[in-house]
Amino acid sequence: MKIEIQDQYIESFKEFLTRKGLRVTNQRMAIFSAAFTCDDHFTAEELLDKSRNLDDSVSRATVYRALPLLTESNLIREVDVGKDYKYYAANKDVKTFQAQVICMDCEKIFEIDAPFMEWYGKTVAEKLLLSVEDQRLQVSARCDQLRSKGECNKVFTK
Amino acid sequence: MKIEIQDQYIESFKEFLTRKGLRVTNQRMAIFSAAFTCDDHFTAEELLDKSRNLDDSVSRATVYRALPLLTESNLIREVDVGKDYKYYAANKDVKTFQAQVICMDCEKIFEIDAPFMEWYGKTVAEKLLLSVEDQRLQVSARCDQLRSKGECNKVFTK
DNA sequence: CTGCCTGCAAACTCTTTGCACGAAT
DNA sequence: ATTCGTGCAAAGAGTTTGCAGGCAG
Repeated sequence: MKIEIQDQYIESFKEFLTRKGLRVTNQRMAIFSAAFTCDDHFTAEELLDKSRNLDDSVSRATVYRALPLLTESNLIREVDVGKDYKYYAANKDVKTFQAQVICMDCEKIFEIDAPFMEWYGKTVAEKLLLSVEDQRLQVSARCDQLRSKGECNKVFTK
Repeated sequence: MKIEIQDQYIESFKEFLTRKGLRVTNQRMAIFSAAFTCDDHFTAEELLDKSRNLDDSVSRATVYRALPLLTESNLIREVDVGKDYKYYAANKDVKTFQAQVICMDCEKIFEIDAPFMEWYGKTVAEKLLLSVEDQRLQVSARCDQLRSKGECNKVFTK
């Protein structure tokens, strides 16, 4: 069951590549599969590790070259939380706009539905005669629990 | 007149330094003054240039070492718009929380009052047992005007 | 077989840091 | 006189790119 769903996404990505006249290589597919089996937000470096589990010939350069394709295909989204490296996440069943709450202590990213953002960004941009391309609403926060008890048992929200 | 207002801010910064047991150096004051005479968002590199107009001994390292002091003193704020370098802006008369609309074509940053963000961030964070440290609401947009007419006459909104 | 893709390593960009000198208190 | 602050240049971190060889179509 689960495998079929996976396969469907893999098919989508192959189609995307073909449609753009790009080649379906082992490395690209390994990187894509690795990205899609992350339940979590991941960095380029983490993606490299995961990809190498599927195809140990994958190099860092290829991961970085594949990431724009993954985001362009809309199967993966970029999540820039203002650190000096970027996070990514698979677009598995995200329907509405999501805000991010970033725990500065736990290093976790919680995604929260914030449907009003769709409207807000559009309204504000239109007043300036601009068309929205992308938007983000982020809250950086401290984990009181971690700071007082020395540990935190919160779990990721997708 | 205008000079007196400026002087007041300079005094605040001197106080801040003294209070923290830090020295009031020519370079720090030059960097601070340069930052405060920018009507605009500026980068570290732009600040270096402006500072050197006031004191040509200012080095890049000192600018980077001064920036955390400037933000800690609350006289300057950091504006991270997801590029690989950071923007800064003087906190001249900012009262409410501000959202940023970033024009990807014109390279301009428009700041918009978004007072509800104060409430929103707090509410969402509390549900996760986190305390808000910082938040940002950003809209990346395209300038239709620039793309069609080849030029854009919008002006910065501080 | 053709030319896009790849791995490797070097290059790049912005920022940080170690060190010895210089200036503020 | 002490220290802290500074400029310089090198180091860092994450990402990008040039090149020669390799594999998809």
